Amino acid sequence: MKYHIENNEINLAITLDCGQCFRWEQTGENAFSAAVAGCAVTALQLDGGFEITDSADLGERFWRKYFDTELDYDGLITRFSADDTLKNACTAARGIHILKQEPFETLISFIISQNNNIPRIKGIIGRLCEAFGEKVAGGLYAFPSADTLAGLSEAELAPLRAGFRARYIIDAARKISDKTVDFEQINSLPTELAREELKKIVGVGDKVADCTLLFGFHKLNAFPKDVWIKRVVAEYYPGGLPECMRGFEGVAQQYLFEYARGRG
DNA sequence: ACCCAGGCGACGA
DNA sequence: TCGTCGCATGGG
Repeated sequence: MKYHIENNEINLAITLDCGQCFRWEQTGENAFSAAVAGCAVTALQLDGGFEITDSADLGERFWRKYFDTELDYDGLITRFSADDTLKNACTAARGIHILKQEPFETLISFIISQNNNIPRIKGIIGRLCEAFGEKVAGGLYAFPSADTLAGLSEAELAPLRAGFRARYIIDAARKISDKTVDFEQINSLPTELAREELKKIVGVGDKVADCTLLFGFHKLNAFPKDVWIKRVVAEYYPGGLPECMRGFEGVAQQYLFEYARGRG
């Protein structure tokens, strides 16, 4: 199906390549593709909006949620601009929306991300999908389900070359599959309690939990502290985060991440 | 060769 | 509770 969604704030190029997702690829000047929720998708950036074509019929509602088109990002940026550092970050990161990705894919992706670099994270995730995911249209592979991964041994993940993270992946898949950690519950829990639930998984600490909550559960007050953000906080916010971030720390974090990582 | 990467768990103080 | 260290792997 094809959907045209109007939104004059989002920039797909930066949104899909700012480190919050690892599977979208740019296929043309304004075109992007990926496997999402078990189907092949292409996204086309237009003036004042974008166009989605999916191989299944996930629905416009799904895609509006996925790309977070309802939140007033311009209003948020105005609010953030009360802080000088954040104002600069907003300029560098304008057009980024926080995606609402599938929780399991997000969890596993950020488990893989620990002590790792982005090109290599993408490589491991790509091999994981190709080895254990269902084939979808366009030569793409869906992200494997928790049930599928729960049935595997650590040794069977060796071809991924995930290193010490292999046992974390297995532990996560098993605890999600048997509901030791329940996504439905996490969804309805406030961020602080949801974080503790996710930390029941071996290899999930504050950082991985917060990334999962921010990018997979759309809990916008989660504030993942990676090495880049720690530098920013130490330099600009030693006394604490500014008031203008309250409730939307995660969005601010992503702008600061983009700003600090300094590709521009 | 070397340092580092969107960290975490184990361990000792 | 806090600092420190090893961990697998490979990109730059």
